[in-house]
Amino acid sequence: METRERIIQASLELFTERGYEGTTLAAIAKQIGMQKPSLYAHFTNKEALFLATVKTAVLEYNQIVRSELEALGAETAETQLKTLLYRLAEVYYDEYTISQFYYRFLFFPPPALASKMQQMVEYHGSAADQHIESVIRQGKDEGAIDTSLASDLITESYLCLLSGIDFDTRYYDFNKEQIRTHVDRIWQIFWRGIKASG
Amino acid sequence: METRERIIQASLELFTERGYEGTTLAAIAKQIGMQKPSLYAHFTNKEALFLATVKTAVLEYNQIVRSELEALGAETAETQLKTLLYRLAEVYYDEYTISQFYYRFLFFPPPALASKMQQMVEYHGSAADQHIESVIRQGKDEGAIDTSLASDLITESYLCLLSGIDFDTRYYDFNKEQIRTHVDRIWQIFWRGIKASG
DNA sequence: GTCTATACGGCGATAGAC
DNA sequence: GTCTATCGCCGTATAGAC
Repeated sequence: METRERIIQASLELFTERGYEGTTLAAIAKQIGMQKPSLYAHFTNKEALFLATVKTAVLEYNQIVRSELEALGAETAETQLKTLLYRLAEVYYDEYTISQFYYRFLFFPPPALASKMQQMVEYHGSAADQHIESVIRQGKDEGAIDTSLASDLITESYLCLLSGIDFDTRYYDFNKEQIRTHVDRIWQIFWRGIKASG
Repeated sequence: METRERIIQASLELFTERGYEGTTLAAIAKQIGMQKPSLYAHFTNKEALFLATVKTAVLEYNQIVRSELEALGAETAETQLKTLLYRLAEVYYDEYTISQFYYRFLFFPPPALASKMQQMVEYHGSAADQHIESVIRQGKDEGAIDTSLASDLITESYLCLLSGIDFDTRYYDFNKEQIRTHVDRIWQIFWRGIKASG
């Protein structure tokens, strides 16, 4: 791997665990077996290194979400929506560092860098929203989802569920099996809330 | 206010905004018009000051949640459950600092202090869970909630909804009106998912 | 309990040899 | 591009007068 990438990878791990101010350049250098001043051959200063790390994390996280959306295939809407809940919750485990970094600095950015960061995060949301809404419309076409409920209403509710599961996974520190059980239980209520009554 | 309390109040605000390592004792002292060394007359060191702040925040946050639960009164289960969603989401605004501090350090504690902090946070969950489950049983007695769904299943789903709304409020930086609208929309689906079919 | 003065270490960053 | 050496600053913490 390129030196630059190795620095960013180490930064990702350390910034995630210790925060921006809690991470020293010495610690980053040590993790990849370098001396501190060598970092300056690749980044102008700590701030630039951090922002490059943010950029990498945002791109990678969005890529993960996008690939999970594309991997859903041609199942029924119900299967697709439920599978997506499993998968995105499990991202917390399979991509722990990226996922933690993303949320840590999204919610609690270093005050001095907040505005510079915000520009990088704008992308995310809409792609997932639109994909989910199209799956919901598919569910209506299948006759599985109640057509009297607006698709954007269901999407908003689904995304809130997703946020909640994501939150719970971190809060309770669920393992994969516990995530499955949690999603199964929550899905029962949600599906009952949107399924066609006929 | 006692000096000790004023120090903790300033700490609460600064730790919330800047994190543990990002907050200097000089900044805390300045905010309350003191000199840095004077802080040591009230706390043995920065770590002890932080832990005292955590203790205050946890107690206060739990008190807020508890008082919202008690304020629900003798309404129908549906009204109580929906009102609680509004109220707890609005805590993000009305008690912004406490709420942000609580979640910041619950999810991202300073590594060296994580174990000491964990002992203070154990309380929270169960009180709210039990209260909510009793409201749900009340809803079944009223004939409003479907009795074929286990009460703990509904509670788990409700709490996930609450987490999701909490998450969304921070993520999208909703104002109070947007919170209301968001809760109203999500509630439609959830209530449809648990209400008695008769 | 609060202050001024200060110790001590670690931080980000630079200079300059190789 | 990486190193050693070092600068200047600011962090926590202590000493000691009032």
